[in-house]
Amino acid sequence: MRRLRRNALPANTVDLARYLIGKTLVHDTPKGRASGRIVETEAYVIGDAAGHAFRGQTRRNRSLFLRRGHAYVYFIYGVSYLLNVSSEQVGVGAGVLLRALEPLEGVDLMRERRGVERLQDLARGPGRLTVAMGVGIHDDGLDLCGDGALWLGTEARSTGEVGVSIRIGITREAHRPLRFFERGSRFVSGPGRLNQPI
DNA sequence: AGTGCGATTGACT
DNA sequence: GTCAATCGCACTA
Repeated sequence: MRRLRRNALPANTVDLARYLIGKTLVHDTPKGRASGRIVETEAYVIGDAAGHAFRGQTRRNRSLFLRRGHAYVYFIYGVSYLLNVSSEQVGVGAGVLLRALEPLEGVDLMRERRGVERLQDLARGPGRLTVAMGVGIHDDGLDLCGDGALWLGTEARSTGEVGVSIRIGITREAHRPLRFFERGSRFVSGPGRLNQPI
């Protein structure tokens, strides 16, 4: 498993969201490495009223405006941190939300961080994913294509068919087919009907 | 300074 | 399946 180079990333948000299915997310910390296969993403595209960049750049969302391949981490509902990958050119606000992982390395570390045992519950859901991976607000703005501790990796094995559905948990632009997931994966979040072929 | 609400989760029926 | 918790942020005044 090698680091993804920035120029390997597709240059638009929807293509990147689909491309990231089957790739890996890795976090190296003093407690060890945690990694997982990305099995579910959502695209928040240019001009998307459901996206955090819609009303322009602010202190909170500035990482969305970094060159593609940077982390945008934010706090939601007073409960959870969510991790996105910025997806366009510098100055253009858009990103891909990472919603679920299939754990690969550091499973015991993930269990410790999450306080649950079942493999399929460790990183199923965007807030659970960040807990399992030890990702927080201090990771906002990091370059995921650099040589840092948090990085995107090549696929660990061949990727299954990619399904498409509407996005979860939003009201604006709710009809758009911008959620991507590995079909048949037990590690994907969301209601069952959204995980069936369209 | 006050207000409304959200890219969720975990507990509970 | 339903629902409350919880708080930072953006917006209005």
